[in-house]
Amino acid sequence: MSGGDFNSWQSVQAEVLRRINAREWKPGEFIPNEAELALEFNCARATVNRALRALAETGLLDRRRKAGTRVALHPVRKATLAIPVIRYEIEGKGQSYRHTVLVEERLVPPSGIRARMRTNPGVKLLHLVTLHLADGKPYVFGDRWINPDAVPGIESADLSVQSANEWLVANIPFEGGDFSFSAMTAGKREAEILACKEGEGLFVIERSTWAKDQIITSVRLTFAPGYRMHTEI
Amino acid sequence: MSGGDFNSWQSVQAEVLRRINAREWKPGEFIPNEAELALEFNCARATVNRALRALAETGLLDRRRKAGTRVALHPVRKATLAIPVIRYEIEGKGQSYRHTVLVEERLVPPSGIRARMRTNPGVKLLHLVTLHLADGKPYVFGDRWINPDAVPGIESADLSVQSANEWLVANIPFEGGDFSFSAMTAGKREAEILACKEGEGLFVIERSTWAKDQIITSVRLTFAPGYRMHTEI
DNA sequence: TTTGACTATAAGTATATACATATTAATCTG
DNA sequence: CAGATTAATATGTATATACTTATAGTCAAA
Repeated sequence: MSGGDFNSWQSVQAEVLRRINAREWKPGEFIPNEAELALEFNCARATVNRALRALAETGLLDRRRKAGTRVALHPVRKATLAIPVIRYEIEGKGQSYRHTVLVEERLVPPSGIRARMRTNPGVKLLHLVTLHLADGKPYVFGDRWINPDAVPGIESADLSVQSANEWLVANIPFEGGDFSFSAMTAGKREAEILACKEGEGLFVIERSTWAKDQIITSVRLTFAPGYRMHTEI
Repeated sequence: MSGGDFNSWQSVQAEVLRRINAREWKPGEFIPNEAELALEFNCARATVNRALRALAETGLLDRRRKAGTRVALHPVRKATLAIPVIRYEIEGKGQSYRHTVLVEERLVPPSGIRARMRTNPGVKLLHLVTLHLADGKPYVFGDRWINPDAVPGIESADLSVQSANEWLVANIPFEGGDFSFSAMTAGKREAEILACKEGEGLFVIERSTWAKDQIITSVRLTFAPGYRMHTEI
């Protein structure tokens, strides 16, 4: 079984991919271990490791110590999508960016928000509603809640100059977040703010950002009709 | 400059992250090169390389040969989202899965589709409209075009047993795809198929899949109201 | 001033070796 | 036989070393 010389991890990866696609290694099946493959491919085990690790990261292989490596049963393809920072997104299209703060208040949040932010009852949060405009036209509006305890310095920031989004990205390190994407039907309020018709379908992103076991901020972005989020594998 | 002992790539990564977050290394700035960091951290260059490479993959660092490594100016966070295979998604929620083929025909596509599929004028494509049901209720419907030239064997497949989606995933290797996510307003047709009201906002995924410079298939998935796609960083 | 060749540099990668760690499988107990 | 112990094993990782490759920067020729 001398399978020729594979002297780069990319070539090893390509060969492994070929075998998976050609069904020489079928979904659910174990593939030979790293040492065996290294022997067959006439390369170092580290090279095989690099190739297989990369494939495992894309979800095509399942690897476990001692157990071995198998072809994923349901190869869930993973797409990486870039989280838009509104201003760069707009300016990247060559349009002018502007934003206005519609609401800025400190108050005890409704229970749904409180649950999502995991704050104690009675704690006041910063609430902001901001409209972002591209070439003067409504592009998206954000309904945002910020936990001031997790964000020192937010009180003294002028959020009408730099949007809350940008200020947070620039000043508060965060560890992770979770996102959901959905659609909603424009009601009276959305139609008014985004200058669209009531009853239009709108694209919505909800995002919570956390660090050190605290929710920093939770925002709901409602986009004007026609918005598309794009990505490729 | 002896920065203590960092003897795992994770610890090196953590320290680099800390310095970025603490603004010791500011956005846009070059950080010391791998050799210097290895010396400071008292570890091998390969270990530093591993740590920095991982951070570059998440978009937090920009690396270029000869130039060096710098902290990303606009740290575009990347989320990886799993592309749903409808049936597994539904069954994963403990609901029953069923699908019905509403339309199956071979015809010359409208110009918009033809452009997206990059086929020659006059070439017939396979057109399928499929409704997927969860616990008997409409969940999503797919309007799909398949390039038979790129998909040998599709003619002989019974797509009422195994959905086109599953059949393609199982039988045709693909190299990549591109996705777009958006919202639409339910018209008469969508309302009828999905058993919802006209004028409701619906979540839409459009996807083209390619391999070997050919577009294999292009599909538009329109989800019933209430659908959410979720991911985390 | 532009173009093109050259060079030094930093990341990228391959390899042998050694050890760590998770986890399965086998074995030993009570 | 159940449960604890131990051995075996595949992946995971660290290291020194050596070589490759892309490219920023420099300097000279056109």
